[in-house]
Amino acid sequence: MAPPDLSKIFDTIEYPDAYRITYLGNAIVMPAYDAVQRDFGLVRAEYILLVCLSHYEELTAQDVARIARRPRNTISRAVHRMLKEGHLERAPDPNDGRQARLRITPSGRALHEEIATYLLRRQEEVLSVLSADERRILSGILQKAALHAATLD
Amino acid sequence: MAPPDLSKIFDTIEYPDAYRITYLGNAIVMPAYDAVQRDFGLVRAEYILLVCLSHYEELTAQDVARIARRPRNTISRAVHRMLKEGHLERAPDPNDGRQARLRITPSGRALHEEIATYLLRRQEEVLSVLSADERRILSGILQKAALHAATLD
DNA sequence: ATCATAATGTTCCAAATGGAACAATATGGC
DNA sequence: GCCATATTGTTCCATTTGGAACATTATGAT
Repeated sequence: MAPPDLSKIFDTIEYPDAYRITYLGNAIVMPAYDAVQRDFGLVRAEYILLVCLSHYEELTAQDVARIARRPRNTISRAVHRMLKEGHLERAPDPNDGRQARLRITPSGRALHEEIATYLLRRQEEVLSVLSADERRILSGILQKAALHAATLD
Repeated sequence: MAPPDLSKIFDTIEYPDAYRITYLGNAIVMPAYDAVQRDFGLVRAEYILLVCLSHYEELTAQDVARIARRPRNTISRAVHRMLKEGHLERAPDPNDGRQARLRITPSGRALHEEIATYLLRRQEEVLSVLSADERRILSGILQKAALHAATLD
């Protein structure tokens, strides 16, 4: 059988923008996450946890779940593994006995910085086809839409 | 503890475009897929199979795996379930005993059309914040980048 | 023609995943 | 203050997931 044109669907799909966005997103992050798992043994939720804590001084597990839109139990598991690895510190919240404040350690931050290069490299590989102008415009529109999405639900 | 600004990370992340793209993609498809699972009992791989077969006359399981960038075994399982549900037809390839040609049935196509409205509705919800011009420009840039991504690996 | 190599679809199995229920704590109405 | 309700983090459990190995068939080099 003749191999089909793999990209025809980009034009015929009923929701082209959503399809292209998720396709692009997967094309960027999946190979990068695979490499991270291979090279560092981190699963996705663990890496997400490090990313969040690298960009906020202090968070609760619930905060991370909300920022990353992941279920709380996967974050809970990731917290335990990253605590054991020494990439995290946890302190009970003095004002609220239910929650604990999480902070990243220098070791966790170093790990995140290394991992971030994987994502950045793959991002450039995929988006390198765009001109500088296109990149700038894309960034702005994405920012606007992502901020709007963050306000939904 | 004061609730953190959930969207600060959009600006501080090391790979802002990749982050925004995956964030947007998840914000669109995850609620839609959840609703599809709830309302139709289809898991993601099954729906992806229907989408692909709705847009190509005839595909092998391997074709679907490549178009959707999913592992072959999950597609294989989805084929069996969709065959049992009558949403698919399978015929052995006369020229190649290893592969089988898949086609969608009218029932499968009707199901896909219904599901597509979920994705389309959510796409509009998330992207409605953009102007018509922005939407047009975004579409074009996404198309260019997605086509490039499809040629990688 | 023969044999090493590759491709397809499937099964097996271990791991990741997420919904639901839970205990502990906090909040708000009265 | 008291009690119903909500929130946080965790555990339990069933399902989903994907890598690896496999049988079958095709391809290509000689």
